[in-house]
Amino acid sequence: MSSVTDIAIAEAGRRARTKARNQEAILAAARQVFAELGYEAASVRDIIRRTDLASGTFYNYFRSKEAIARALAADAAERLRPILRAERDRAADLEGWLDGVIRAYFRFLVEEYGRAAGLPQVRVDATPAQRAVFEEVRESLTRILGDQLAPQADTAYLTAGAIGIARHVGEQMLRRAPPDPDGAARFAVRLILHGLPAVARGA
Amino acid sequence: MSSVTDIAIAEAGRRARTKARNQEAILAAARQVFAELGYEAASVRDIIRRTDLASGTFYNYFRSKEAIARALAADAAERLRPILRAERDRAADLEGWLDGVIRAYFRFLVEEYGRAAGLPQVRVDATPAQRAVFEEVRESLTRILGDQLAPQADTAYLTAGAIGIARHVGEQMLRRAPPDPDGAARFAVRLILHGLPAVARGA
Amino acid sequence: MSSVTDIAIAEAGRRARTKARNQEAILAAARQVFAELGYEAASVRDIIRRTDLASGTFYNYFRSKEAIARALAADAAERLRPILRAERDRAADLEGWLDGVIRAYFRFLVEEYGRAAGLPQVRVDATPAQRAVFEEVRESLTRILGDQLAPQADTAYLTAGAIGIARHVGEQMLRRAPPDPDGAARFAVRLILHGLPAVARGA
Amino acid sequence: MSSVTDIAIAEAGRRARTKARNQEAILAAARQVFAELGYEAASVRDIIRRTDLASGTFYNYFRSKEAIARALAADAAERLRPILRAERDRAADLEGWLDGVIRAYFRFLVEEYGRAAGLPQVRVDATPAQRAVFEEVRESLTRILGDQLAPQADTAYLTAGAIGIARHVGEQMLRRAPPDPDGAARFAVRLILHGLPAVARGA
DNA sequence: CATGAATGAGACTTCATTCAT
DNA sequence: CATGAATGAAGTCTCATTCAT
Repeated sequence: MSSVTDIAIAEAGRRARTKARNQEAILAAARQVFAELGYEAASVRDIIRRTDLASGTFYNYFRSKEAIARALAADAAERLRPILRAERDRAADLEGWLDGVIRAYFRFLVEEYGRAAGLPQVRVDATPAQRAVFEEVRESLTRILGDQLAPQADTAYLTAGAIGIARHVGEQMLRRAPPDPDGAARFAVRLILHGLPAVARGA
Repeated sequence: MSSVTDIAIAEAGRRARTKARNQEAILAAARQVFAELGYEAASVRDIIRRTDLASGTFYNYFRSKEAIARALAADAAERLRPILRAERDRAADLEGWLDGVIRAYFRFLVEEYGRAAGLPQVRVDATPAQRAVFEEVRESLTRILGDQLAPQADTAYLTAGAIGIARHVGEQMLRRAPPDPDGAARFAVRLILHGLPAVARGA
Repeated sequence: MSSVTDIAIAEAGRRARTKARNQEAILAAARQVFAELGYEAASVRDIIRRTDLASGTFYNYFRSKEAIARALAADAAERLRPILRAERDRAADLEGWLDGVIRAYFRFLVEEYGRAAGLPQVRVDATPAQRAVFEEVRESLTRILGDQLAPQADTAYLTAGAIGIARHVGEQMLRRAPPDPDGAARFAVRLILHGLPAVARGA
Repeated sequence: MSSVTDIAIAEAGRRARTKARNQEAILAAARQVFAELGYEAASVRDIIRRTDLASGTFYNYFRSKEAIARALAADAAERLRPILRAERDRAADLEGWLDGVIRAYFRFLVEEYGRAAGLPQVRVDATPAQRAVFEEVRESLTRILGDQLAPQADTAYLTAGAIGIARHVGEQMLRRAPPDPDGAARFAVRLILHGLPAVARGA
């Protein structure tokens, strides 16, 4: 093997690694910035400023501000969906499924936004990714509830209620230091399953 | 009385009425626009365009775009708070209180955003007004649950859960034509009180 | 008449006049800048800088850089076309027509670009307006030549030749101080009618 | 001779050839791109994209975008000038010279821009190269016309007229498929020599 | 007070050019 | 020399806000 080839290969490896690192850095910065400021208020310069890159470099990695937002949403959905699927297939009963899914979601939240410098304030816009998750949850619910589900049950409201609990309790959790995803998940599951009085009687 | 004075008084009255009308028109337009586009994406010109006023006039009524958003939030909170208070004082038990509050909230939503021309998509940012409502609900919950509340109960999570249900079910409700605040409220109350399986068994 | 009305009317008049003046100023500046730098190299800031207006003001008058270029071209074509039409209808013979048209065109050039501060360098891109003029000239030529025109005559080349002479001689003319549109027109007409040797023999 | 030297020499030869090939590839790509988009709208990446080279490599061959444009112009002028010179020296009379020069120019155009993928739209900016050609033509004209040239003849206008015809008829020619340089040249020569009516009477 | 044009900071994005490998 | 990612100046355009009338 010629040393030139060696160098070229090593070079290619290093470059690829740098590229991957930069891409991840931009994504991470964008995640933070979007979480803190919301999509509209966040500027590309806000994102790139949390990076040691120059403003133009952003556009070597993402075609536009909208594109990185989409990538972020797609990425989140892609990481969430297999979890939801796995839990749905594994779960024998509603409780098991809820517990698995919510625990996974809360851990995901902590990982994703837990280290946000500013306010760890979740402002997720109503994006395609959210619709997808909504439908995913609805489908899982419908399947798992199975015979328990009355024909006239309103699965959209049902799903909305469950997701509402998960999102708001999750947001509360992120406000605490340190966040406790497992405890919060336990709480949310009990609330969803047995209602507020049950939860009030004992945390 | 001189007729001059008469005219002046009549004039003053007319002016005051015009002022009130303009202010209300701007507020209404802003409510719509913020609901449709979100705070950041909405422009002052979007707001003023839904009015028969000129752009400069906006600043005779509100110091800034941020100011009108705050005013809107304060206004919503002010209209909501007495309802919450009244329900809290009247309510004998949790169910009565929840029913009253959520029904009121859903009706409020329909009135406020129901006629929005575009997508009746609620994108409420996490504003001071929301914090206020949160605390209000938490306090009411604490008081009403009274002795049922275990000392270690996590009232923040509890409140978050209840509000999460209300907000998400409310949003779903707004997506339907026509929206049915009373039906949705019934659903939400049952979900909060008895949990998801209870609701699944019969809508 | 109330004095308020008077003032409002006077106001409206002044405003309208200011608007017209600004629009004309921007158009004039753009004409210069485009002539000196070409469409692509010219920036909106270059244009607005030759004005006592602020950069944003440009967009109160023209939707975009492309729009003002189109407006300019349309304006030029609109001013040129009636001249061409009039000459075509009036002219008894080719010589009369050529003389009228070219003289008008050269005077137009001097008016339009004669006072350009920098290099009075005509760089007109091949725009729709030019196509229009080309066809206009071709049609006029065809009509005027009438029976003199052999069936196999190539009117596109013919038109191109005549326009080529006009444009290049016109450009040369603009380089002189002071430009002499009538002399240049006389020259161009003789060249077109009798060819180069005729012109060489006596200016 | 050591084989090492052999290899070095062979290597040097290969390198030199690669260099020349790359330079020519870049020039050819630039010629196309400038012709299609114009100097300003063309980007270095547009140029390099039509090459199998990387963007940085461009700067190993040309110092800047402006430099390659100059090189291109100089190259064109350099290829044109000997033709003009040769024709001038050879030509006995004006007709012979015109015929030779214009035919050569039109063939040059077809070779240079005829295969342009997009619109074969000639947008030649008023560059130094053009000035050079202008002066060259003027000098030739002056010399060839010799005693026919009246003292007060305006050679600048004369040259402009001839070049105007050549350029515009040439451009028309490029719009046709297939372009016919010889026919167009015949037309242009007759037009220059005898004027438009002569050409109108018979193509 | 109403009007609406003017303002200029700042947003997104492109691109000529550099440079480490 | 080739490579291609990084750079940052500069371009087009938007918009909250001001102000003369």
